Amino acid sequence: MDPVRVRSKKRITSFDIAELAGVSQATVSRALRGDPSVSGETRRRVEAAATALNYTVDKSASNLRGRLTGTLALLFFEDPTPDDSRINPFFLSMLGSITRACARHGYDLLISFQELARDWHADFAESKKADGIILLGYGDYLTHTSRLEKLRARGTKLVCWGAVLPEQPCVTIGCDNFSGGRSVTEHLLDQGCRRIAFLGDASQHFPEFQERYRGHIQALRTRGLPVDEALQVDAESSQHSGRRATEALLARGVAFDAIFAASDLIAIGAIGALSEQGIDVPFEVAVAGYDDIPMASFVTPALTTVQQDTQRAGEVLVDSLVRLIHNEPVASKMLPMKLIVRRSSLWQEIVHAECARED
Amino acid sequence: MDPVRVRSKKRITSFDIAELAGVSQATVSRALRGDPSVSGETRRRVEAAATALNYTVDKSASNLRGRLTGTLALLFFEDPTPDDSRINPFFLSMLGSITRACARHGYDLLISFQELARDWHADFAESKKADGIILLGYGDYLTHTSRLEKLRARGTKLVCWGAVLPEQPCVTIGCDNFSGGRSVTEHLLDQGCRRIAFLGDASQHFPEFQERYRGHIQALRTRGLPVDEALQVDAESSQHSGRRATEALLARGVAFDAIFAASDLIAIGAIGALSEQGIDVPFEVAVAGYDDIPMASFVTPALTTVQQDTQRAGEVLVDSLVRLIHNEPVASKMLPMKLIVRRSSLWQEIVHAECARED
DNA sequence: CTGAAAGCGCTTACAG
DNA sequence: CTGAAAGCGCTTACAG
Repeated sequence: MDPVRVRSKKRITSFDIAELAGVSQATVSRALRGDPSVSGETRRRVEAAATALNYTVDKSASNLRGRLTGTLALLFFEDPTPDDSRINPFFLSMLGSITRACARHGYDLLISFQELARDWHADFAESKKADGIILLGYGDYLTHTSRLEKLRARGTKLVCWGAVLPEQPCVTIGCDNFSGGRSVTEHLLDQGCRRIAFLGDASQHFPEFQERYRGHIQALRTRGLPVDEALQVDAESSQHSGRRATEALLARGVAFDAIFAASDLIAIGAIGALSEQGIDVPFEVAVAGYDDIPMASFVTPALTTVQQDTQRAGEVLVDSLVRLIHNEPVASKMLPMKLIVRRSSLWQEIVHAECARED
Repeated sequence: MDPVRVRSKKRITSFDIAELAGVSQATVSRALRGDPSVSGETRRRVEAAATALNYTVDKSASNLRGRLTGTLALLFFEDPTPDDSRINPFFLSMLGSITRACARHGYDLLISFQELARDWHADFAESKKADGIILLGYGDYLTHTSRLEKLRARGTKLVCWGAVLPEQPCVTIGCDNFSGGRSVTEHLLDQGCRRIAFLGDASQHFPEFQERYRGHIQALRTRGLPVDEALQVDAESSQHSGRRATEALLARGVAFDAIFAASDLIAIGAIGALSEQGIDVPFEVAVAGYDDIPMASFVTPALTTVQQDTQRAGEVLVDSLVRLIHNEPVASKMLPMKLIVRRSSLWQEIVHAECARED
């Protein structure tokens, strides 16, 4: 609005502060960084001068010299969706908690959407925008593995959100997907369900879904129940895909009395598809999801699901990365999950209730 | 993991590329920045060399010299909430769309949570972390105004999300809150409602809510209906606050047949409080919200609300800021809103339907 | 505890 | 179209 004024005001540097405080520029730098060798008296004078001139350290210069940026990068992977307007609510929630955790640690967060297809591996640490990288997203981790190894070879500090498995190429934080999958299926079996469909891509390309599926299978086996492959349908984490998968399942003509969806979005899509066919949830088919996104408690019927503690997850991700940056040892970590039972899966109890009274 | 290898590998600089390509370092810089004075032949040699050595420009150095960072900062204001785990879904959605818009413009996004209390004005542009700033959040804009003016005086590039009003201290992008408020109330009146409570802080501290309230009042006046101040209850944008406000409204003992909540979260809290008192929505009290957060279509009954196009908003915010950075003229802009009618407000029609048939 | 000096890796007038 | 040179604003050995 006032380019002249702006242009005429030259930037205030550490030299200006040095002059005002009557010390050398080097001392200004030390004082402001909290170097313990600076005397209290000098530090106070420098700080007063900095405040008086409204001075802030130039990050670019400080980074250039100091090698660190005070910034963490979040590479956010999401395949372009048909309705590419909305981010998957689970990741949005993670994003929020990561942002807050960064603030607590005194880091800024540089966010970058990445389409899975793109060549992202060179972008960040190498161009020194960030001290470390957090990778977040479902998606095909096999494609990533080679890139992760390249990054690791370069000494890039890196943590991943995902399935915690042996021989991971980088520090990985994730929830206990196996136990989560088992818990859901045990719960459905306890409800009296016997033919549980699983909606979700259970291949090694989606290790989180795969772990959930493995937990599901294990629960069946433990109870001595057969595994029917016709009950598994691939799906990605979206309502649209959940709807499609449910239609495919119905088209197969196999009998089922429950759906375990690998994510809440899939489950919500499934409920929609079932309703359209006049199939009542949970009376005819019990449904459970995974993630406990905010929507899960609001859909009708409210969705049984597995809660992943996104707050905790964000904190652990940031904490781990900061420790990596400080060259402290960091191990992958599996966070506990929590089964949240809501109306969508109360098959048996509903049957019970229907006999006893009219709701 | 392998500190020796990492340490021994010195950073590849533009001098290395220059040597390999057989040109000067200055030419490398020009070629890589797309300077048109560089010949095609030279450019290709430089690019080949850069690719061969896996070189990327050092952002810190480039920023120090070049004055621009290629980064936009998003200052995200949210007062610490009781359940400070979750970000307001409306802003989360904005955050997603801003992130994507930045990516499209080739900018990175630096996100920083700000508690309203903190002294944020010096942080960003001045320390050269970002070329411009986006301010996002509800909250008390009066407190901001003086800070905004300080920033503007320094020549900081700045856009705000908020109420678009005359004499704004900075370029502001927002939805048409006045028309939104008017539309909701007109709709409720069309349903036959006559005593419409407004839940939301309608003071000048929250200009967006205030505009919605003004639209509400205007709709009443146009129809020649009286304004009863006992029907307005302050509330902040949270379920908790909506619940409280509804309880306060009920405690006042004034009659009302509709609630217009200044945000969806307030509305959802209100529906909860009404249900607890055995008051049926929409049969006894029609309810409408504002924002069209994803939850709005999933609550029971589905919530009538005003949609703010967050995709568009994110694009316009980023676009405006980028133009400010390029010293192009930019005006504040009011985006259109859209009334979304769902079940929660279908007071009259429900009464109708009840007579005709059993649903 | 403090200062003088080098240098981080670029960009951009200035010459030619 | 290209090169030699200055300098962006810091941090950090090296001396004292």
